[in-house]
Amino acid sequence: MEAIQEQTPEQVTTSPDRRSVRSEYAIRHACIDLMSEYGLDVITVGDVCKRADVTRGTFYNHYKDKDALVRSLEDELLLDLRSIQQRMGQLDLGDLAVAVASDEPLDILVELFDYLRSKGSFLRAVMGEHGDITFAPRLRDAVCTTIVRTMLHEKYRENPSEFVNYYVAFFASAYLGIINRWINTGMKESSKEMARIAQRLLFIKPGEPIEL
Amino acid sequence: MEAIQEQTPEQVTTSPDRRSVRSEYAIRHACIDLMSEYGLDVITVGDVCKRADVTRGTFYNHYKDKDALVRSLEDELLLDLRSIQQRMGQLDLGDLAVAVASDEPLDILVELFDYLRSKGSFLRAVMGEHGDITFAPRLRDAVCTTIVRTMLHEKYRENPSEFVNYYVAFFASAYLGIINRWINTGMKESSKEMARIAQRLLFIKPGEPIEL
DNA sequence: TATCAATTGAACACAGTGTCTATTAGTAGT
DNA sequence: ACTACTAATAGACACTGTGTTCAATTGATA
Repeated sequence: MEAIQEQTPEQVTTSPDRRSVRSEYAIRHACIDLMSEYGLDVITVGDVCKRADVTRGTFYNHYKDKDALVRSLEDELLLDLRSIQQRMGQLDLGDLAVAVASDEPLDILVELFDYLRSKGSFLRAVMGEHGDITFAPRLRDAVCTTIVRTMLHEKYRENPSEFVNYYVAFFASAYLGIINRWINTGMKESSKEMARIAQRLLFIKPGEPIEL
Repeated sequence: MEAIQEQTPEQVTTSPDRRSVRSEYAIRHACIDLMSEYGLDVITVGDVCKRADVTRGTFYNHYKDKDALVRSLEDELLLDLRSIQQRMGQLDLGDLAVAVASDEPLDILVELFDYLRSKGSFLRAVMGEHGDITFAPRLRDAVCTTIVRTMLHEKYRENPSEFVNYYVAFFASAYLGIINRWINTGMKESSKEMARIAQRLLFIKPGEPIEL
């Protein structure tokens, strides 16, 4: 949607005004700060503007309402994840099996958790108790479903049966679950530890002994 | 909390006034109806009162605000689930293995999905896109964690390691995931089908062939 | 019937929303 | 450096929903 337009001297429809970018930046960061401090549900447009040192009129020049702003922040994060997502889609089960056997965390998973940590306060705000109910499913669909389709046995990847859909929903939600737990318990584990946990859980069958 | 008090002629602190129960009933059902029709986020206290044919003053006699009402409706549902939950906690892995092997749905799981279906419109409203972000985690903790602890290998049930915590979070979220999918895709599958799906997923390891 | 309690209808101040104005000030292009 | 443009400002506006209060009324209890 919002393509970054380099200023190609010709064919430029509108070159962005410095004031616009300054205001948007201020608004976005004020919103993230306040979300983290007070929770998404209690902050108002006025609060954001005060913190951003900007008028409410300016706010409405940029965003339709508070939800649109938050949504846009979420979109930005999900967009960032796309490159990780793509590289994850190129893994196959063999890569995973090797990594699990050697207990070596996969680079791409470490990178994923590193990135999530870099957005820690925002994620806590948006996925926590006072967050946005629409975000977790979007994160799940973006990241976790990719993971699952990767590790899904090829035989069923194209299988359109309802059971496979539930199968995917099952494991995609499972991965969202550990990410969610990690976020909401203060991200105590390192990215490598989380990558290792994520990998190991891939090959565990409930009721089967696991080595700790 | 809200114990049902039979009218023991003595020792009764307050016998509930008919008008109170009538009003509460009307308010609760008006809320459920409107949630299902329009979504939780857009309905107001005034809307609920209009539908319930009750004054706003009466509403605030019974509930602190809209959130408290919704919360109370959720509590009621989770309370209902406790008996199912308890009986589920008495299963062991053997029972599950037998059921899966014979592909016979466990009665208790069928009962669970039957009950969830009976609350279908409420669940759709509260777990859907315009729902309450706090509910899904509570449902997960109530139901799914019980399932997981049941099927968890005894060896690890008392193990306090962080990996086990993630293990539980992983599968509890997975179960919430299929329940969520079922709810948000219109509960097309029968309760028996869902029970069978839930059982089978217990014994599946990603990347392993599965028979459809 | 007498007492008690819940409901009513109306009013209230308040907070937040979204829109719109005239005015000011910063920016881009020539 | 000038000009034309455009964003930001400060303030006002009507509007919706909230939560509280009150006297008057109605219904329940015993």
